[in-house]
Amino acid sequence: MKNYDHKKIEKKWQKDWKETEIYKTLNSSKNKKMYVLDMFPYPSGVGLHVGHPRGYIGSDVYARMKRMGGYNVLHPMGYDAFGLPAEQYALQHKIHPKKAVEENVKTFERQLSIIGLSYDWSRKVNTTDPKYYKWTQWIFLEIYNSWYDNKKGKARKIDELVSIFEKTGNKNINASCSNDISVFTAKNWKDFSKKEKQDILMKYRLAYEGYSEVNWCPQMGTVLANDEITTDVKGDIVSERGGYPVEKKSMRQWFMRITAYADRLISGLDRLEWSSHIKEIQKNWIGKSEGALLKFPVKNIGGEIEVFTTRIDTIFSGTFLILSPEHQFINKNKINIENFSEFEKYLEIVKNKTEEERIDKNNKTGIELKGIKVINPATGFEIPVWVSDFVIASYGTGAVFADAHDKRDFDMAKKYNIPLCVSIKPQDNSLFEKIKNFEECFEEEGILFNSGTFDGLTSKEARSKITEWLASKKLASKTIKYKMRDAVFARQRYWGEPIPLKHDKDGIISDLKLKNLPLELPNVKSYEIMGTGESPLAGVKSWVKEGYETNTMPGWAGSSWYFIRYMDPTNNKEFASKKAIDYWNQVDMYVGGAEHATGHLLYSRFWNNFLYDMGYISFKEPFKKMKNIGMVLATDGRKMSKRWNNVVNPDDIVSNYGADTLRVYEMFMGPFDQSLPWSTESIIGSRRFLDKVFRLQNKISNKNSNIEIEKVFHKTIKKVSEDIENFSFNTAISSMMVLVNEMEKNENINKKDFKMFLQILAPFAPHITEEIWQNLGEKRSIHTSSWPKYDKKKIIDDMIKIAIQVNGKVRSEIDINKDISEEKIKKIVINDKNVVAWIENKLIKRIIYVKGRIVNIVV
RNA sequence: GCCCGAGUGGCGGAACUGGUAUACGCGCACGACUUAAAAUCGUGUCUCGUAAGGGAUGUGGGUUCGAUUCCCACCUCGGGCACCA
Repeated sequence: MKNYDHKKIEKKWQKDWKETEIYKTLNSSKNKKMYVLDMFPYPSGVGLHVGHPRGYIGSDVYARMKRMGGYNVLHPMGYDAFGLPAEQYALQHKIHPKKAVEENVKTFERQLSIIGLSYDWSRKVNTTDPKYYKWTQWIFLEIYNSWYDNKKGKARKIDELVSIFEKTGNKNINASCSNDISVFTAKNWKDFSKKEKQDILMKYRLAYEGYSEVNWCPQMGTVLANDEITTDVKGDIVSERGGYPVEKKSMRQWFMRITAYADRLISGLDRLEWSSHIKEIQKNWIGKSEGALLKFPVKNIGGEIEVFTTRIDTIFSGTFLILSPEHQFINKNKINIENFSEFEKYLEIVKNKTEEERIDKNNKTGIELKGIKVINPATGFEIPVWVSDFVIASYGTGAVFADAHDKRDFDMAKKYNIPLCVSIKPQDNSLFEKIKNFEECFEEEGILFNSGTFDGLTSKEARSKITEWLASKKLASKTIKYKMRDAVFARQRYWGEPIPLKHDKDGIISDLKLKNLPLELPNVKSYEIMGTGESPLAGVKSWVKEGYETNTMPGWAGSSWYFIRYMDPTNNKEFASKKAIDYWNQVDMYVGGAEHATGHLLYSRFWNNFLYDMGYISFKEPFKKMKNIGMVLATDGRKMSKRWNNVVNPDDIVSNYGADTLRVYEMFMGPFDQSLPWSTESIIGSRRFLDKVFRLQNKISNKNSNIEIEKVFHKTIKKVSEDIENFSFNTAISSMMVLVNEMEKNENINKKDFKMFLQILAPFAPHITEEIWQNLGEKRSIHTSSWPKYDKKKIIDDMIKIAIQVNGKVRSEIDINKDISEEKIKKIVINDKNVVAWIENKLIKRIIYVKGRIVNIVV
């Protein structure tokens, strides 16, 4: 027998598989379908390290098992090549991004091709291909031309909104919209000018232009979404990519009204088989708070200030109000504020604060609005109104009521000597009675600690009672608020999908029609950032002359729907045919990093929900099951990086040990979802395993296996099948190692049994198994053979080993028949020679027998 | 500060639903083969103890006949959110 020559074997079979197209997805409507998807990569310039393919190998193992299990498997790969990473790379290397992407894709494909992944490459997509982004632009326009009807709980065409406006105005509309909407009636909709109509509709569109504080990154010359920024070690806000400083800046921007879907993005999680960890992150990010809107009437002036709270049960101790410095009330009531000039000074200070000072929790600053008093709706007391920058304008109503329970409010009150009051204990169940107690509190120089809760009520019950009570006086209403903000959908950069809109000289926006798509990105020489806050496209004369939008779409646009395109990747008439969409449905198994929890995974769900609302797709959620891949760290435990000079290149591993060894090792090194350090020493174990498998060919014969090893075969098939299903690849391999060690002890191995073993190893080590399989006389690929089934009868042991404990400590071990009666076993154990010494002269209190596992004698 | 997750040999890790803790692999030690080395194969490898036996799954408690697994408190590490009312 020849030695295991991985180079020869791997080259041979990779060529063969390519020629025979065994991994090609069928278009037929075979009813067992399985969509196994990897998060597609952005092709970076530096090439792959050994950690990148780990996820692809895992999904490949899964896809291969499913293929052998008779499924029509869709397992594609593509490129997410628009966006900042690709463009930054291009700028640094002074290559046009288009060219850079082409080159990087080549490197990527060369590196991936030698690993033996079973992709159907004919379905490859690339987000920068105009044939692809034609449909990204189309989806954008669909979103742009839609609004969200809260009553129906779904998105609808903007035309339907216009006809409602024509008939009844917007008085009775319950829609997700920008919050500065003024009410108009049916009578005046037609009286609005074209521009006015546009402005009103813009407040309802799901993709809209708005004015908002955004994350501006001067060095990158663009705005960034909340999930694209992070804090560095010093606590400063920086860009996730590159670590450049980011500042808050008010700008006109395109947004996506993802907040309209906030509730569905939370409730939809219940349908998904994702790790609870990712679900938790998304829930946190969306940040749902159930509470109440409270009205504080303004004394003498009239009107009221609205406040959002989740703790209405603390309203009786609310002794002042705090507004954010940007709150509209302040400017509207300039003349009534006695110390307005002082306020202006404060505002100036706030504006000049650095990010670090602004988020300093230990140093609250504020100013009282003199001459303004509001009424606490629960107590009827006049309370003062303050302004402080710790109150955030964009959350809730930009105003809070303050009470001593809240640490921030408490700090503020202590610093400025504002009266406080703590925990009123009502004397009876009537809420009105509590007001009496409140008076007492005030008299004690501001603070009175009078602990206790509402009689017989949990704080939750108290909340709903108080809300009801104040609601009956029209002073409160139940409300839900979310932390999540609408997503900024524009980048002032060159390398992205153009937004398919035109502006005429009067500022009227028109959308491109499908027949005019794609709106291709102009091929320019200079794509450097402008530094003015404008996109490089603003410098392209022909572009500007046509009135095209100069911002481009963010990186997440193309990746928010690519999983649909794979279903029908070359369709030129639709983003994908109805037939293909209905057949493939959701992604059954999605594999990728957990770092996309608040970005890609949320945006995809948002777009998917939208497309579902519009009836284009039949599934509510894009990714039914998801498995997250842990990072492969360098041997020193740090991230693999050029900077640390600790990068392990998969090419070297493939060349030295073979692709199969790389695959087996990456699956064996530890749990799939766990971050693990690479070990240059340990990989040899996986190679030795495959060497053993190769050598076992010498022992194959047609003689029957003995019963013992036959059992191990069948148990291993069961274990490996289950483990692959659960992505427990490390234990699947360890059980196969056990089997191989057993086989080595035997003189002969039955050919049929050995072939079953090859089949369950095939997803992990496709090349070597194919080689041996065909050495054994098979003419067709092992990878299109049928997944072996274990024989239930053959995994049952007649004789089993069980442990005997005395008082919970193992003292002996016996072999018994599995069906032995409890009576018999009890007799056996108390006479066992190893046990006798421990129970002599002692009273046996109990004997516990757990069938097939253990006997415990209690003395 | 709040919300998750995890702590098991020298190392990566295994252990079903509470039932023989340390499977599998690496490393290490010894042995076989070899002139020798590599490769390969075999034996051993949590710890204290000559042994009998005792002790170990981050720490301390609890529940149980029995706890890595369940409960409580704490410590350490990782992740997410964060002046979000």
